[in-house]
Amino acid sequence: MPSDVAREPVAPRPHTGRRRNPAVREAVLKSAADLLAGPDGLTVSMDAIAQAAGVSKHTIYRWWPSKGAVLLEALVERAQQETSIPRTGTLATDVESFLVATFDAVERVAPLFRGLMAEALRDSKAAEGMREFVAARRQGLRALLTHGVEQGELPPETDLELMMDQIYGLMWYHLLITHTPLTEELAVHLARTLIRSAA
Amino acid sequence: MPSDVAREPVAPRPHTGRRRNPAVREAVLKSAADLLAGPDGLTVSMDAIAQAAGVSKHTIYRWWPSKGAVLLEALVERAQQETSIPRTGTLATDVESFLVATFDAVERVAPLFRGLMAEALRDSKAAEGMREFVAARRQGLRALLTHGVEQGELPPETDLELMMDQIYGLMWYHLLITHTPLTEELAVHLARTLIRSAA
DNA sequence: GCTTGCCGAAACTGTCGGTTCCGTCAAGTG
DNA sequence: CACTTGACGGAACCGACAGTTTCGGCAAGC
Repeated sequence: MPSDVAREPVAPRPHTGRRRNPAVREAVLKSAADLLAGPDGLTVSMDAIAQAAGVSKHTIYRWWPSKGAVLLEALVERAQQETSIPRTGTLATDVESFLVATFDAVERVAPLFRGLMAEALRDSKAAEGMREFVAARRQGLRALLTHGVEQGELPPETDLELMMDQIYGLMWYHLLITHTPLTEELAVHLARTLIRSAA
Repeated sequence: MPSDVAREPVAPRPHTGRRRNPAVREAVLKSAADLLAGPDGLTVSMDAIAQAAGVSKHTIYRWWPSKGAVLLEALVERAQQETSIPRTGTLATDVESFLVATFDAVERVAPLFRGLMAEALRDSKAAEGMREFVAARRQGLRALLTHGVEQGELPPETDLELMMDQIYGLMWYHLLITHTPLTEELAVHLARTLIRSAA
């Protein structure tokens, strides 16, 4: 092996040829999300996405390895609105506002969650991607709660994981089973019940 | 319309011809449940079920309208072990034993729940059947909790629906997302946390 | 023996996820 | 300018699957 391979492990060739059209990416993700939100949203095919995006299926598979990957990226794209954690007031109000913001954001992309779940139940790759997404989301809430414990607003023996299971469990339960909306009222009620019981 | 039609709205013809073989029904439901529990359980086909049961696909579709119906019936068959509610002790112990029994029963048919969920996300008929099943299960717990309110063991303003959402939400969350087992320890911990916080 | 109806075998339809081939066109290089 | 690289559309194609249909045989009752 020549030494310059080690010096340049990935060939930094400056890229020639036609460039990727960014409009294609946007159109595919947008069409996927829109179709999922429409009627028959739970049975959206790649052909339908390609047709709605005005793109050939061949192009989609050039940039995404599977249908699940498209749905996951569409979800990540729409859900990364940063639901920033204020952490200004007390733990009770912080958690409350976090849940309100989360439920509101999730509710707007609920069809994407359902579609990705349907895919995750058939494709282990999609399942893994979804689990990573969920875990990342969970990390934000965990930080909030551990901070609450450190501040003495929650007793140190509080089972934070159980609390998060109750929160996200209820969220998915509404999304997948009952199909009832994740209202602000529900978020407030849940947050108050959990914090009051633990403190 | 002759009056005897109203008298006998459905012809009560005594059934002639060859009778249904009950072994077929059992074999199909058993094969469906077993295949779901095996590797690749989330992508079980009707052909595979028919082959494993030693039965032709034609026969399956004679008795069940769809794949979702087969899975639903297999689940109902295996889950109707009556998880009887003792209601002997206090509410706290009753709920605790109810959750322990429920988690144990559900854990043993977890693959069926996942398979049915996958089907419910594509077939609205299957989704409706699953919702009915879930609602029936929920009714048992609701009776237990309302009885607790009547006995003064829970304050009357307790939001029982929210409490049940937290319980079944957590259950489905573990089943579908995290894939972590529903242990007896978890059931006890959840029951105590919920009852203690409400009382 | 005759009808009714259960059952298996197998071919078939339509749909879907994913792949492959071909032709075209855009962007950079000499 | 010609030439190479690589993005893109169109369309055919493959294998798997849910669900249907056809045929032929077999068991239960009349």
